Amino acid sequence: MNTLSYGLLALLSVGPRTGYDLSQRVKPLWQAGHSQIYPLLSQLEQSGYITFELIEQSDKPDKKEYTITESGLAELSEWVGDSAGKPVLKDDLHIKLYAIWLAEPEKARQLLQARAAFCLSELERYQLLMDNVEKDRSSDGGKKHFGRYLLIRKRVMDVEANLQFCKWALSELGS
Amino acid sequence: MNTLSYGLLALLSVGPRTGYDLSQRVKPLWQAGHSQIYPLLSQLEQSGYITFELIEQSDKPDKKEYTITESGLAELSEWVGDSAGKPVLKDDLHIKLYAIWLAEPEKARQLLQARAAFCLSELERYQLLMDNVEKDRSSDGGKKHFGRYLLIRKRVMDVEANLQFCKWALSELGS
DNA sequence: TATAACATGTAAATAGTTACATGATTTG
DNA sequence: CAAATCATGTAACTATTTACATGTTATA
Repeated sequence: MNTLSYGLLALLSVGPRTGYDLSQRVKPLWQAGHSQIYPLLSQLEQSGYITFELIEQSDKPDKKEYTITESGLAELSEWVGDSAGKPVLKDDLHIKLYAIWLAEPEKARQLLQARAAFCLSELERYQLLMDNVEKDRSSDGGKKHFGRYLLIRKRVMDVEANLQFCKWALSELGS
Repeated sequence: MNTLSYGLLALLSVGPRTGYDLSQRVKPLWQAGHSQIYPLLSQLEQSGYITFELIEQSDKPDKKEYTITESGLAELSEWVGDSAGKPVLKDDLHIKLYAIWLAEPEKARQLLQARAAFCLSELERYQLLMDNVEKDRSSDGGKKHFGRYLLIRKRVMDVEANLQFCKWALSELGS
């Protein structure tokens, strides 16, 4: 049981999903491609934490819909209560910043402007996710969606801090 | 040439360092243990980007002091100007937040309080690094230290945003 | 007519962590 | 007397990314 396994269980704790679905939704929780997800789903199924139902489709490829079991929910609940590890951020901009005196001032500005633009696009993306989660929270009782709400809010705050940094650093470069 | 290789070149661009030194200083740039660093230094040396001098010591183990070459500096300078990739954050707190409705409210609060405490300790650590870099910037001309200054400032802003999130989330839990 | 979305997998390569190995000196 | 710091390396394992593999339908 690695961290991604718990991520998949967490996503499945809200409702049944296919592997493809999970690979689309996992991004804010953990970065992983489908080639990592499909084998893990098999493992989780063999461990009894999830089950699947094969859904045959004529227009689209057949799919497997995975559902979390009681055992999986228990495993996840226990893990959620344990204290979290240290966050690890891998960002090559950090290295480029460190060695920025080697780049032409023009290139340095481009680097920060590009990151600022990326932050803005991320904020837009998260705004859509936030709209969705707020609909879900007002429609049904919504306690299952509270975590998603917290997470998106965290991501937004992280990206806003990043954007602020870029603006500040650009002004430092300018002067 | 992977990202860590550029991180090592960036650290060496400021001055000569041993592998041990690099493994201590690499943290804000990239997360890596010494077992990843020593083999990479051999590779970089064979590629001609760095050279080393063996320094024999009687009281402490012998060490290798690595110095960046013209070729290494050129390689680094080119890379620094290229646009940065997307940052990847791995934080199991995100998953725990997502599934927080499964935890007892007490445990949920503990999770956020522990992270807040971690953020405060990180801020203290960065304050020390900031004091050092400001000394370096005022003593010598300081253009070589500007990048380190930017980087530490970024790290501080990231951690401050994290701390703010924890406080906000705790208030959301409370109500 | 090419690309994107749907859908699931495996294989190969690279990256990263943890454990093994050694050994002196300093600090609590 | 135990733990930390200095110092360098390798081995084994785990995680992650990129490429290979296949096939339909809808959209631009």
